[in-house]
Amino acid sequence: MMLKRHSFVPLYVQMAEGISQRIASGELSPGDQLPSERELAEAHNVSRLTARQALEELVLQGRAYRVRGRGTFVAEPKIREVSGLRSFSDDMRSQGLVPSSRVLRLEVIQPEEALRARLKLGAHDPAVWLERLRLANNLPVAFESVVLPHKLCPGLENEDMATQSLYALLRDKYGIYLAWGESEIEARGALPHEAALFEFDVGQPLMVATRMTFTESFEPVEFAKSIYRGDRFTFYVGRQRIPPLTTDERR
Amino acid sequence: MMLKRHSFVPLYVQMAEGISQRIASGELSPGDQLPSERELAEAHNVSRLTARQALEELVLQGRAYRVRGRGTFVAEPKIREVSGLRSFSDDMRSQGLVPSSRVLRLEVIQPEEALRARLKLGAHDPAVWLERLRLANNLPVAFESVVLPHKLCPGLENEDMATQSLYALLRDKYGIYLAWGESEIEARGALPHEAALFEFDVGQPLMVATRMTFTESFEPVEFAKSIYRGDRFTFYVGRQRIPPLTTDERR
DNA sequence: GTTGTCAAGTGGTATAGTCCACCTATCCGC
DNA sequence: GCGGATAGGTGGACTATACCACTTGACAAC
Repeated sequence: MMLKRHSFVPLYVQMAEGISQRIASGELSPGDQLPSERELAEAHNVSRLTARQALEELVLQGRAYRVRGRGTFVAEPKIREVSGLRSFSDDMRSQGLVPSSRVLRLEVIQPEEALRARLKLGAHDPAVWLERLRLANNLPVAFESVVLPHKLCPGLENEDMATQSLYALLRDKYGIYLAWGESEIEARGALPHEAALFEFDVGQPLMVATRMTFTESFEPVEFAKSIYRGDRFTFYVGRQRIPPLTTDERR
Repeated sequence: MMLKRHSFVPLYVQMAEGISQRIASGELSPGDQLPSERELAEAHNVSRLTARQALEELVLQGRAYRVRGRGTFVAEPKIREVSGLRSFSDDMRSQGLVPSSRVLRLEVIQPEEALRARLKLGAHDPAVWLERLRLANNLPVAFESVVLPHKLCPGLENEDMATQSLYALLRDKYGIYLAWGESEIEARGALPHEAALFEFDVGQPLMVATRMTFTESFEPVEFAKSIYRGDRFTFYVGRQRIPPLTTDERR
């Protein structure tokens, strides 16, 4: 399998990023009206559909919302306590906390069957296993275990993952852009070893998030299990599409 | 504000629903290739972009995935333990459990400021408050508190909500189609009154999900707080778009 | 057999239009 | 002043067309 390096960035993505930056810089505030599709198209000398795609991207990311007949507007900023889908470092910094990590495990393994199925690996394909304790202002707040197909990120096992963002590394070194995520979350009491890790009491509520992360074309990239102290975090679930009710319910 | 009743259903939504049904019926299995955009366009006598939108809808709903150069495929079915975004009844039935509800509160209230802001209500706009205990096979498993703007659903306070699905009622009686959701989830120990409700021990882990639900054009429809027994549920978070890393992290 | 090339089919991006439903502000008539 | 029509702007839903990037399989060359 070849590594893909997308040097080509679609126009609509560039436009979306431009607007994102204007929002991040404070030039555009929540509630402000964004340029209309037609204005945007003319300003960038592109077709209206392309401008529309740019705005659509912002809507999917939760940074904007549309109102028919009125326009497209900057969305309220979300207090992303823990999104689980963004990088831990990013999450912490956005709250003014100083993030750090302690690498507990970083090695190449032969994953077992269940894991291979999830990551769509062949019988003898190796994987990289990374476990990190996450700290905010030097207090342990989360434990994260990540498994990735080795063929997607050869050499990852030799990186210093205490200071780097995994997502940034995937993007910059391996050209892998994560686009989709899917999680399951459960609440349960802390087991003894978990309690020890968090300097915490046994039985206190923990939040356990299991996440699969995919590329744009839905290739599995990452299987992650994160454990958070229940008393320190709220898990923020970003904007989601609601599926229509099934036919069964129409009666 | 007028109630809007969309009798018009876009072509691409109809096409997406058609395919959804073929998946639900078992005619199409996970991994099967869906008709290509061009085939679909020709078969329904629409432009390729319209066919593309239909497939896009399925992708957003998590029912399909695309692979560039190969095609669009039926996604693996998800074990939706608790999605929080689908109706409780639907969730339970899909696991072979018999759902039921006990209405604990159903009344028109004057919401306080914080709630008014979330639901974009004026100072004197009333709201409907619905609290239900949810049971699976007659065992209490979740507690759900929902607030909706009264003007969106006048008369809801007189409905029998013990047997009806709220989402189905909104759709069928009020013409409101929910399209987007946003949640926050936390884990915490059960308080005494919660423990009593669930026939449970104080301090045992609970999952508390706070959800806002919106229409397609992002009008707030529902503010909901759901409490689940941590030992009985996993909260399933459907497919989500991952925002690109912020510029700060590029360094 | 292995390797390389090529053509056909796929989704991804993009142009250039059209018509419609909806919202708002303005203006006109009362 | 009040209410209703209207015009202009917005996003939503299309059509028709084009080229590109990527995957696959068939086939030729070695």
